[in-house]
Amino acid sequence: MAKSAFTEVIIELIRAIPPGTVSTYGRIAEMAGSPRAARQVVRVLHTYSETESLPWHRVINRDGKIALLSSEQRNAQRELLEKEGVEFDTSGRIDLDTYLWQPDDDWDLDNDLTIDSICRS
DNA sequence: CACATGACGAGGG
DNA sequence: ACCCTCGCCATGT
Repeated sequence: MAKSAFTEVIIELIRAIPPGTVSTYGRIAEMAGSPRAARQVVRVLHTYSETESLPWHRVINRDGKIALLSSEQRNAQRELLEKEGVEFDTSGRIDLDTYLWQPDDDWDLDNDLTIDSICRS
């Protein structure tokens, strides 16, 4: 099936999260233009993490916690983040004030998409 | 068209 | 801060 524009935008936003930073499901949904569609971000991660090589580990929940279900997966995600320099507190939380991705003022999704499509062609 | 899905989020106790 | 309930919504079937 063809990906919807909405799905494409979510994919690009996840791709844009720089190493060593994180974002949240709700934040990505908001940036994609649908503030209450956090669960769609979950769906995209489920569906495209592998096929689109997404940095899935950089997406956490609004509490700054890893949201995966199994402990094996949680450990894997934590290791990937720690490898990028992201720190966890004693209760396994990430300080969002420190690590939440804050796009630069000149960061622009359309421009990013353009650059990406140029590289792809 | 009806219904299920889901790594969520806000709010209240 | 933790726990629970309920609302959410693009997609797939």
